[in-house]
Amino acid sequence: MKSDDFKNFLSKRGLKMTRERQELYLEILKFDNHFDVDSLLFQVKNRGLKTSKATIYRTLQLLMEAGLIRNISLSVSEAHSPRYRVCSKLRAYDHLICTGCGKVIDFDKQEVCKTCHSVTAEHGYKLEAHSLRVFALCPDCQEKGLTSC
Amino acid sequence: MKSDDFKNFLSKRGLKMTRERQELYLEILKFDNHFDVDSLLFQVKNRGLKTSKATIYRTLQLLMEAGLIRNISLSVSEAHSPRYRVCSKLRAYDHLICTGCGKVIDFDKQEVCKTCHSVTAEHGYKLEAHSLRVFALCPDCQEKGLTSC
DNA sequence: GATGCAATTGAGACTCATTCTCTTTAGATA
DNA sequence: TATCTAAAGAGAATGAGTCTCAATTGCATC
Repeated sequence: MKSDDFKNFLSKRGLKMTRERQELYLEILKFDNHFDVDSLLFQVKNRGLKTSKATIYRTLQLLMEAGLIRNISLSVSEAHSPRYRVCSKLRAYDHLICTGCGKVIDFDKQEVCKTCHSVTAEHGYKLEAHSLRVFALCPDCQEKGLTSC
Repeated sequence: MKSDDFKNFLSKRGLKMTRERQELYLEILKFDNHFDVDSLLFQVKNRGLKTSKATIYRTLQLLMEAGLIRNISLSVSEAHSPRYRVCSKLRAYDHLICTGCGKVIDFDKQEVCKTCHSVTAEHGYKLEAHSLRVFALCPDCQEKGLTSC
């Protein structure tokens, strides 16, 4: 069962795998990539599941702590629409984000990790994570003559 | 005069350099690095200048469009405390952020730019900007035995 | 199966950064 | 001076995310 990872994490923490948590996680797995809370809420309601915003946020928090999803910001200005995304196997922390349509491509470049390591070492820091966001216009949006939003 | 850049931008746009705009920009220039809206508001009120939040946000928006300040996110999770920062000459888009105390060190690595160019080229995108955030624990926080917040 | 208890949920109130609205002000121009 | 318009100020509105608390659930024990 796909939700075993989550269950294991929960029991290690002395927490329970409830129906709500299981169903939410299964819904999340249906997104093949990025999703935001609104679309998750919509999808969940669509299936006739009753869930409150609070439960969703609580479950997302747990899934993040379990390392099963990750929270990334897809906008230059941080004021709006944070998004969650399903954590894929490739552990990509680098995102190519179209400033026209918002499409996201994940990538994973060794060079970036190396840079992070060298920068932290240089300053005596202890590396924990990094996030590289590249903002650019995708071919479709270039064709449509869109400039950045 | 330091605020000439801003004045030029405004007149190009058919906008006026008002006393409020000038004073706000001068206050901002006094921060040698990052600042948030709250501390700007505090500093401005401290000098006996009357300004409303709305004016501050409107002016920050203009300064961003003028390329004189930049908006960066300093937290892994995007939910809290967005910050603005004065745009320095070195045009650093890369930040080393301490997850313990929040201190920020700017850096500027050629490799990152190269990576961004190659990634966008690879996908046919047109590069606009990038932001690399490296989250790590600074020496002081390591000493204090802090783990990431 | 019933009981007890802690974990969990749902609903909606709350927070707080940011934006919007609307009225007033100020400065340029006729 | 009268008029016009951009800009400012005050505070209401917005909206993502959090908190609260009563009601419910899951699970261990009887």
